[in-house]
Amino acid sequence: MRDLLYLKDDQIKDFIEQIFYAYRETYSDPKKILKKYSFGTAHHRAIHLIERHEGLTVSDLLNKLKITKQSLNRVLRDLVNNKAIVLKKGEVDSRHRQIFLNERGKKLFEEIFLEQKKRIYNAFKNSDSDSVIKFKNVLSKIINE
Amino acid sequence: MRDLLYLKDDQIKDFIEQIFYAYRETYSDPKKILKKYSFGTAHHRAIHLIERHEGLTVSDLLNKLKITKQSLNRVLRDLVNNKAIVLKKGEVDSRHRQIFLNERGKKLFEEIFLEQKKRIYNAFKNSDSDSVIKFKNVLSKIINE
DNA sequence: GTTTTTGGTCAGCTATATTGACATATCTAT
DNA sequence: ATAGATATGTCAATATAGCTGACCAAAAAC
Repeated sequence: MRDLLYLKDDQIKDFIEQIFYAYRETYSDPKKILKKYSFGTAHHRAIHLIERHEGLTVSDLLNKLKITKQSLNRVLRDLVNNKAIVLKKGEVDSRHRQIFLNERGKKLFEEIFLEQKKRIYNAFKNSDSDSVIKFKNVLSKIINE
Repeated sequence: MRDLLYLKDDQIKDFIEQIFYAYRETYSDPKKILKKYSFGTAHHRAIHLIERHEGLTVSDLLNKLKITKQSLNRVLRDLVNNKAIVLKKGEVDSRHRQIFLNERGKKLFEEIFLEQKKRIYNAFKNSDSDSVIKFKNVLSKIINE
């Protein structure tokens, strides 16, 4: 038994607390900007995923967000009405709707991201490259567990 | 300019996405157990912080959760009615209420934690000690940015 | 041509948060 | 003693984001 201190319950409890803080802070930074557009965090998460996976289908988005289609539909309707996104019929399978940001949506995303980026950027700037790589590795192990 | 790839926008966007997944997964694991007690994630977060900081005051908890006192009060009322916590007058300043888990609360916490622990434990078990330490360091820089 | 898949929608409900106003007990300072 | 500040509790109304269940239509797959 070596230094497996980080597998101790108290340490794990600390991590559970820290993950909550990290999420909350990261996603609360851009709330003022969202409010300008009458959007909330639900819209934010959708926009973020659409920007990262341009052209994804409704069910792709559903699988990433893990909410019901009724919940997502309200969010998408708001975004369409606000002219932030467009839905296009899928070329291969026209039952699918592919989701794209339009100009207004891209502008909104950039505003949100600029605000949100600061926190992560500064944290990484004060870390070395090895730390960031290892942060990423552990994070993805937590997700894919 | 060396390997500052991790400071690139696309990388940072990925991290923002990953932090969302990590939080969501970590806090959705124990939802079935919470439901047995008619509690939700709001109660879970409060119980977690009370266990980690036994005897903390209402305003301490408020500062950690960053919600309004009205919101917290509903949660605390539920926990008191369910006999999971007790509030005691502060010894030094009797305006303060100090919050403690009682037996039922401790049992509930252990059930929740056992469920939630798996994910983190397995992720760490498959990482080396250096990775976990660096994960922790970067995480706290994100929080305290 | 029947069945399955993908998506949209209506209606109602629940959980968790908000704002604003007001009440009470207790501590601190004069 | 009393005035003011602090910690907490509570009422009422509202917002946000999720849920279940039912049902419908278009398009694809068999």
